[in-house]
Amino acid sequence: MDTQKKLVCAALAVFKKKGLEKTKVSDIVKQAGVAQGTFYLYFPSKLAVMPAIAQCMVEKMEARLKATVNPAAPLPEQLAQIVESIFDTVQKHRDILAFLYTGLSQSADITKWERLYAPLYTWLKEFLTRNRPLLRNGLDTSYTARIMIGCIEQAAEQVFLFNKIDEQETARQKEETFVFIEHALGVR
Amino acid sequence: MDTQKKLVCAALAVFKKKGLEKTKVSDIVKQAGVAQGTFYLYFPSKLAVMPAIAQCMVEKMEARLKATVNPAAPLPEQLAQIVESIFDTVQKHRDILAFLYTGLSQSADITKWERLYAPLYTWLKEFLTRNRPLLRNGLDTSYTARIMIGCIEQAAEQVFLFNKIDEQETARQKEETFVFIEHALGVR
Amino acid sequence: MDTQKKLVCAALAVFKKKGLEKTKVSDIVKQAGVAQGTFYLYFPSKLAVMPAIAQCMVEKMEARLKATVNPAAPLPEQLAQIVESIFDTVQKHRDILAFLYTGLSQSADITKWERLYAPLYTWLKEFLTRNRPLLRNGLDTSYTARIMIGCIEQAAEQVFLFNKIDEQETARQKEETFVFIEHALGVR
Amino acid sequence: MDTQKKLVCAALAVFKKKGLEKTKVSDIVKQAGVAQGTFYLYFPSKLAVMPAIAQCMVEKMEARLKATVNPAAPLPEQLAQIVESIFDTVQKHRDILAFLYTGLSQSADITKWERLYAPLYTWLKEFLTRNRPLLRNGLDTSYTARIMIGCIEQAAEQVFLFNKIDEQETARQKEETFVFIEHALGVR
DNA sequence: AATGAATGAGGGTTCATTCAT
DNA sequence: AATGAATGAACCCTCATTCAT
Repeated sequence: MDTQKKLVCAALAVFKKKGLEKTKVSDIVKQAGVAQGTFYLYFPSKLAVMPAIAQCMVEKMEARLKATVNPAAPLPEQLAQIVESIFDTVQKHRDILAFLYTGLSQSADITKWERLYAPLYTWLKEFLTRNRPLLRNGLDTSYTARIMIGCIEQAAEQVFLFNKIDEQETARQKEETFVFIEHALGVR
Repeated sequence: MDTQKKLVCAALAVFKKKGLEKTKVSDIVKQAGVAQGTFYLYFPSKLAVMPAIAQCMVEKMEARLKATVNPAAPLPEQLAQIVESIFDTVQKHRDILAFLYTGLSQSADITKWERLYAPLYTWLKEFLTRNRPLLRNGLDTSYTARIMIGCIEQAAEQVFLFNKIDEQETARQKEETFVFIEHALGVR
Repeated sequence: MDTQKKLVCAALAVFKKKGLEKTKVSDIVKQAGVAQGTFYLYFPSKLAVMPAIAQCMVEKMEARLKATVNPAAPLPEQLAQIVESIFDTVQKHRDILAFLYTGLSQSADITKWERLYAPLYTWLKEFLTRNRPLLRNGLDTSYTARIMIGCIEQAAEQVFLFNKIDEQETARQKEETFVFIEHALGVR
Repeated sequence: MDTQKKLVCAALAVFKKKGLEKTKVSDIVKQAGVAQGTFYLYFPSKLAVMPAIAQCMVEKMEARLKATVNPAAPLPEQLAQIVESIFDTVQKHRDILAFLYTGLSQSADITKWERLYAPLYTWLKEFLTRNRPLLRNGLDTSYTARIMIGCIEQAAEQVFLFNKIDEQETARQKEETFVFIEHALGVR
């Protein structure tokens, strides 16, 4: 693995453990097993690793989506799988996701956010387009894709914000989110 | 205005302008017009102002909601007003909201989050309960209230994340969010 | 002695011992007996002490001049005293003078240099004006004052640059400088 | 051009632009178009380029002197040419000259300074010796040569120290320096 | 001879917090 | 209650130098 990749992984790991502001560059390089100065050969500043990490996260989310959703299943089942998949990713990486937002805001251009999430939105947009005959009339696939992802992510977040580590409560939140979405899309 | 209040307001203003990590206690006290040491008479640490600010924000959001939504209007119109109201609040205070999340995560107990948002959720829950006859069967008012607020907040956020400062795009996002919600609730 | 003064003195001492670049702020504060951060209450950066030190040096030079030159003595004797005085100051503080130049160049406005040296030039200009009847015709007191100080300082410098620590050589350089100046002024 | 020469030229150029302490080895090698490590094949340390640069500068000054001064002209005219020539060199290379002094002081033996300037002093000494019949009696050519060069250099420096970028002021300073020197030498 | 990625000690600066007044 | 000068630990980043290729 090349040094840059090592640094991104190390940063991901340390950020996850300590949070954005508590993480020292010295922690990252120690984790990566390289010298302090080496970090700055690849990133101009501490915050500059953030986009790389964000990239990494979105890729994971997309991969999980594609792996979880079975295109052959009936639409409602696929929707449930989408909810399931996003809940899972958020559950696994919520610490990262949380500070990603903060981190990216601090680094210069937020427009990167759009570019980052683009593949995810595109995927969902195409999903909706493919299934449009089964959805309510007049549904705008672009806008809806975005709102839908935001909605599910947020619902998944709430599980943690409200300390519902309780298995049953989590399942319920998932279920309710699914129903919410199902109706929002006007699935017939 | 007493000193504590002055400090909270000053902190709010400075956080808004500079973000959480960039804000120095010295900025806050300068803005408040008190001496450096005075801060520590009222708050044990820098992060300790956060809950007070969060409180303040949620109160504003609630106030706006109550002011905007007309209980006499037909349900769809009220829904549109809710969307409108939350979009407005986020638009006005998005910087604060953004880092509130971060700030609270860093301070000890996140459970405060629940307590903070409680009035908002309660209000919406009661709203849904009042209108249940007009909504889809089996709708759980507690869960749905939360998901719905998360969904709208997130949609409002996207306006900024994707730099849609464009008036028309913003209006469209609002409109689509409204339709999304309307169907999700199964409004008859 | 107030803290600022303590810092200037300490900086002077440490710079003298270690040179500009080798001096750490930590050295200065240790010497001054204050905490690291205290330095930055009085000076925005390490280089910012330089003007204060320069001021101090010029004052010393001026004081020595006034103390050494006897206005009642015949003109040539006074000239010799001026040379003597400047040589002495340079000899005592050459390390400081050397890096002062460097230091000030690095800090923003060199125009300070003019302001710094002003009292010295003024003094010499008045000296020349007082004695004009004894000097060559057409001598411009302003320009000549400056050139003369530069000339003597440089000659004094050379004593060190060329390692003429030899007593006799030094005396000779002084003598030659005096004669040089005497003729340059056209002393009758 | 061989690599060593390329490095010296590059160092000269970069030092000129950025000053001694601000110049990084990386700047030098970039300018020279060689790799970082290559520098250390030719110079044991960053400071080790300094003597080579100093050499280069003195050579330029000497060359200019020889090119400017017309031995067939009357002595006063030649003096004026000397002043002119040194002012020019300082004007063109003052940044280098300024830090050369600093740089050399920092590198081990200052005695190099003497060796460096030797050709210049020798040239002027011979100039004075050649013209001794036209100069005041008892003039020591060795000492005077040195003092004279120092005096002119310093006067030229003052043009910059005091921001007299004004054409007219510069001309005046030159003129006054010439008269100063002319009398100091006792030109008949 | 040439490369350039890697090193890592080092220092300037920041800023939350304290405490004597 | 209020002050604000002083504290000093903490940390980011620089950059001269090395060394395996």
